Amino acid sequence: MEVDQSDRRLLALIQDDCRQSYAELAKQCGLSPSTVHDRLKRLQARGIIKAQVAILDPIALGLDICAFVQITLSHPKTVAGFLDKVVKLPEVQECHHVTGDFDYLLKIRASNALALERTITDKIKTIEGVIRSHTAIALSSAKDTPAVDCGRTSQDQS
Amino acid sequence: MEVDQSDRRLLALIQDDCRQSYAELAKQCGLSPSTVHDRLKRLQARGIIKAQVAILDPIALGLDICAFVQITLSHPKTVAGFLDKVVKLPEVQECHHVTGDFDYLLKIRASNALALERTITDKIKTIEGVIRSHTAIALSSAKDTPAVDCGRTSQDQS
DNA sequence: GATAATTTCCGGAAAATATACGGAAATATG
DNA sequence: CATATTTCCGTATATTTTCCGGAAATTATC
Repeated sequence: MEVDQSDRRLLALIQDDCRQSYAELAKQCGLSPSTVHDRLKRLQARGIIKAQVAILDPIALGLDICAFVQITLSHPKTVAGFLDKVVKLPEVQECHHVTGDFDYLLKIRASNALALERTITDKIKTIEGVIRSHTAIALSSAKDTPAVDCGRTSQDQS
Repeated sequence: MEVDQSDRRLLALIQDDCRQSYAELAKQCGLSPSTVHDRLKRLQARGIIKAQVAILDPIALGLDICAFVQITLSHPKTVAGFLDKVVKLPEVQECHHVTGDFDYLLKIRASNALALERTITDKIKTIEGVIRSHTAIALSSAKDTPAVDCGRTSQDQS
């Protein structure tokens, strides 16, 4: 019932490339292909592997702009409605409730400045409760990955 | 040489789940499995599909804290060295050069407050050129996905 | 508008892979 | 030390991926 060293190695491998065959994965972590299969199936069932997805190139799809939008809500009453609507917007990749001067931090991808303006003005600022927004444009991204550090647990529970 | 409607539908499908068989994908977009294979292979070769990866649950791996750290650099001379080092840190998921009061925005995952402190104090603030940092903790995340909007190009080029 | 050239698409065969399963090894338990 | 439990592995089978030749459709050319 714990995530051991082999699991972590497997996770590190597949969060980089999940289309390697079990045979390859097995070689890279000293197990047999069937054991790799068993473990991955279990990790998926346990929800530790949340999904296996393709990472697309936004620019190739015409999404040239990435922006971070900070949002202030007027009242806690408006939170549920805000989240409900914002989560459904396909241009919103991330929506975090954060500490600090603003309440929420959104990561947004749009085709161009005009499209970004439309998203912010027409789709976000019109949501009930949104009383302030502050936008920062990403000029470039040196790193942008969903991969996490599988290195080792904070403290080993024996 | 363009990304057509079928490509976009395929991309939308696999950025949600890339382990569906070609037969299933084919069914869902009205093509034959071999055509799906052809198209996906080409999209990968063109770099539109950048990777296929597993999305892991950070909390299951003991990464309980997500934080956004804004960084100011003292001088353009220090940019290259900063990026070089910051990109290599496994706890840094994203590093964007942004407009606004700060220069860079980092998304960081750590086990706990202590580990986050260590990362910021020992690994980031020690990088040459870093003269200011501002950290916001994510209390919760309503959405956090690498998926983009495949809906349709900004304007169809005929 | 007919013909040719190019591209896209498809079916089927072969190879590679994933999956299921029974039993062996290792580990934990009493 | 015996037993129970878990992890691991090899093998056999089912599924999938991959390749290839040709048909269909689209586009270009005259």
